[in-house]
Amino acid sequence: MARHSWTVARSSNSAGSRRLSRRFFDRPTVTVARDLLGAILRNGPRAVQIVETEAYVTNDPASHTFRGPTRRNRSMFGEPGTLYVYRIHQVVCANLVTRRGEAVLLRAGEPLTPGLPSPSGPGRLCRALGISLADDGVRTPTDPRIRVDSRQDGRRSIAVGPRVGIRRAARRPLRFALKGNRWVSRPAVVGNRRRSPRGPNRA
DNA sequence: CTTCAGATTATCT
DNA sequence: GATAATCTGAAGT
Repeated sequence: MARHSWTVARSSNSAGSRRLSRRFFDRPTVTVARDLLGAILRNGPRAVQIVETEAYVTNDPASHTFRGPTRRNRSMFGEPGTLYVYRIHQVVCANLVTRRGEAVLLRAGEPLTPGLPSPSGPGRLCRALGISLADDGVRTPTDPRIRVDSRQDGRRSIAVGPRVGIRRAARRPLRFALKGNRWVSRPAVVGNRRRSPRGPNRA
């Protein structure tokens, strides 16, 4: 290969970081969920590093698209990289669409902007970044304000475990987190967790 | 129209 | 660990 010395712009701001393209998101959802760990989510001047994600896939009873298109999940059928924002109780949560009807829930981030409120938890992440329902449908590969940039440092160890806060199909290992990161919303699953013999009420 | 459950979080014991 | 808050989307009548 040519010996050209790459003129790597070392701006202290976004050195080596590039915006994740539509192509990045147009891959299997689990792959995207893993690869998003360490990526940078920006809304204008505010930024976090993504440290925890969950995959919601086709034929997944826990997915909002399980029963087909509705008004709420419309943007989950948008092009890869589209932001799907929904409301749950008094907060909003954000997803990045991968393939048609599939998406990655952004569960936690590590603050990169000084003074940012805690982004640990899907609702808190949106609040910290100022993401609202009005941002539903934003196309992050091209949007001027909300964007996702590639990670700058190398890949780190990833913890995998069951998803959080859902009843149906919760045990599928579709939750991913940067191992040991303090901003993960709940402790990363290390091994099998012993269950109490007497479970909660069952129907 | 009515009913119901929820991809959460803060706060309590 | 358990629960109320709080309100909308979606499904049922």
